[in-house]
Amino acid sequence: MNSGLREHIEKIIPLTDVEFEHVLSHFILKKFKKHQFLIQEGEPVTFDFFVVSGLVKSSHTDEAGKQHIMQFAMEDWWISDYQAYFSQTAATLMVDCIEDTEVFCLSLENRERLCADLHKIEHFFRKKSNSGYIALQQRILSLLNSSAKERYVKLLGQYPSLFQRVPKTLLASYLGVSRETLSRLSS
Amino acid sequence: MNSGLREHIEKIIPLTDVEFEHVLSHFILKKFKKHQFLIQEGEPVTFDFFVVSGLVKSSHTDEAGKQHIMQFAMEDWWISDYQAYFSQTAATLMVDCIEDTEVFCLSLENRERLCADLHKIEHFFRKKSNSGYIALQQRILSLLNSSAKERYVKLLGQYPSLFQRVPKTLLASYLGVSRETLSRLSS
DNA sequence: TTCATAATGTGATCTACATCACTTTTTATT
DNA sequence: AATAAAAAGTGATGTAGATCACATTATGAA
Repeated sequence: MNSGLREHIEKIIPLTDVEFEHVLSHFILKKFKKHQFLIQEGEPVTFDFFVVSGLVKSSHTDEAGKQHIMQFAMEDWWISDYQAYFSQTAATLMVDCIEDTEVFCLSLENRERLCADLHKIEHFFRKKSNSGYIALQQRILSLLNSSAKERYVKLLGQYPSLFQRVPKTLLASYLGVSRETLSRLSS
Repeated sequence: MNSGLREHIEKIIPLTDVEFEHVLSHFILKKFKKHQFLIQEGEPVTFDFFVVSGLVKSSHTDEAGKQHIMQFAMEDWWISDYQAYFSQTAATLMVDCIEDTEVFCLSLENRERLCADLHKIEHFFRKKSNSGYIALQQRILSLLNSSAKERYVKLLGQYPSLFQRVPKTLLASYLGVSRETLSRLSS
């Protein structure tokens, strides 16, 4: 089966067939329909998810009931409520499907076991985490120094495909701007 | 010498004396005075820094000349321009001292060598990176859903010592709010 | 095809915060 | 102790973007 996972890992470290089989045996494949939840607020977070196909988002709903999007994840992206996942506490984010989606699920236990067994894999996850950290720093800087319009244009440049697949309302809540303002910006 | 580094690492993984000596041999100790630069924009980024004593900040200056603070780092914190450090490109952030500061410096080469030699250390850095990632997610959420006042109060609660050591002007630029507004909020 | 629901657009109004200009206070420096 | 420089406070005014209210256009389900 060509899931994209092997290619994804091998962008960072080469794997033998045996190694990849070993890695893969630690994942569970699951399918979800549009609007289904992978993680619900308040629930335990059992998995980190690698998106094989489809599109999901993670978001937080504040006291005022407003939804803020932490992350989108399409093919070859990882997503979870990492805070809750790593500390094995209840989710404060929800993760749900924008499209029908297939994911590889990795429990914390299996992740840690893989990392302990295979130094290479620990290396892989360290690299991934480093890149993620850098991406979040960029996002923080753009929240600090760019106007809504600038952030919008930047996102459009970086991920044009999002604009075909994600309703503007959700993009607005990712960018930290109201639906109405985003609508006026893009026209 | 009690630098705090060993205790810091041992919060995550135990080390033998020999192992710690090995680790330590990959670091260089440097001292800087208030206002000195550890990293200058446009220059190559040679090190990741572990702060032994003192206080530094990393910041980005935008086209309009406005400074935005990415991070503060006091005792036991790590700081660098990670984007530039990991990809060995020119700095887009500057790192400079708010107080006289002592740091342990780790080159990328030494970091990767340590990680390759000692699986434990790769584990350590993976864990650190994961925590950093989570912290940045929190900050993004608070930029998305909280008012300047709320962010201010939250920061005050989390790091009260910053308020004794850092001028309000800098806190403002960390929080993404103008000096004047912060002044009005805190009164 | 019809009806319902979600997504988008658009005007009118409001507000949190920025910016500018100036004063006062605090901190360094000789 | 005197002077300069940095930090902090504060009023007046401007503005990006929020909010509210409603109209229009897609999308989907029976």
